[in-house]
Amino acid sequence: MSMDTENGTRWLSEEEQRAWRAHLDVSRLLMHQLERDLQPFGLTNNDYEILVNLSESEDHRMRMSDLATATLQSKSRLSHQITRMENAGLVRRENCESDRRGLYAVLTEHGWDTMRQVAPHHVASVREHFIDLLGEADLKALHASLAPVAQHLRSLRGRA
Amino acid sequence: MSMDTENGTRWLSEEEQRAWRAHLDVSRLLMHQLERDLQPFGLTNNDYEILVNLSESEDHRMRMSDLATATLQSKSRLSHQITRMENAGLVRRENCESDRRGLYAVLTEHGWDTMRQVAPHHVASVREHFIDLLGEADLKALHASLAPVAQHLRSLRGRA
DNA sequence: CACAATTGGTTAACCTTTCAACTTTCTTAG
DNA sequence: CTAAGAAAGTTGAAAGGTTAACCAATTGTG
Repeated sequence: MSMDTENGTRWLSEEEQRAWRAHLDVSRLLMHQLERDLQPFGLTNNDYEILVNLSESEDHRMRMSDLATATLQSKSRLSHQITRMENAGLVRRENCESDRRGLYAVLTEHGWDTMRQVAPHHVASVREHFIDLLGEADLKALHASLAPVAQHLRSLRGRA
Repeated sequence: MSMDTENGTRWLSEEEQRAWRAHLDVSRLLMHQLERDLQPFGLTNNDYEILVNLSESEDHRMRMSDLATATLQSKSRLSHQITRMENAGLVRRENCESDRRGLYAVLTEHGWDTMRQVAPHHVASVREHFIDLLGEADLKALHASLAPVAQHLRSLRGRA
């Protein structure tokens, strides 16, 4: 049994701290930078993520719930988000025939145009600030390490 | 020169996407989970980070600017944050003799007690949801990969 | 079939973050 | 020495996010 102090707390080793800090710093700095790079196009990271999801979906539409799940947001937050994007003309709400409680978020023409214009810049940004700074081995290792963590965390989502 | 389409955009390969998504998902899910684990103690991630920084500082105090830099926040945001924590009795502001524009954020007794009480739980949380899910090799690799990315991003902070 | 529980989604109130404007003190160049 | 500019921090308003309460449609159960 490994413990470092009398009260049983296993503090982080130097090495563990370094990995943890690195992850933390990158995750914050990176989001911040991507946000900045999207700013000239009048989009936020959240806007962009919605656009991606809708763009990749059948008929450019998704049920609100599915979109919320896909983007890891609460229903409420998504509802506000979509309202804003609706006001910006990027998206519109449409009723769902098969389930009359339901709504689709649908990409508008303008939303689709925006997506096509912005995507290349966003990818460039992701490359410049992340992907291209890592080797192929790094990328493989990153995915191999983090995928199980993501899995673990997802399984905890919405427990009591 | 590698490019995948006629307009010159280098889209992400499958492998690149997987790594990118994994990082993205972990970073969001993890922050969310840590926040939840701190909730019973009445602290947010931001509160906790301030407490850590002050706890580890000489005399349990830091200049507002330094604290803002250390926690990657804007001055304004930190100012609001400290006001809240001041109201919660975790921290107090103190004038700086050597530079009369300046202020220190100082840990109160209650802040220090809170820190000592909460830290073990927080570390356990970080272990449970991140560190202990990774092998030693993973941790080394993670740090080796991400530290340069963090460096790159830090160097961009606050450019035009 | 009726009614309880669940699901899909919105809304209002509240809290946090951002943005721009401002005050005060410090530094520096003439 | 003084005036211009920079640095430290705060503030208030607007935008974004969270929470809890809510309505309406659907599903499941006796």
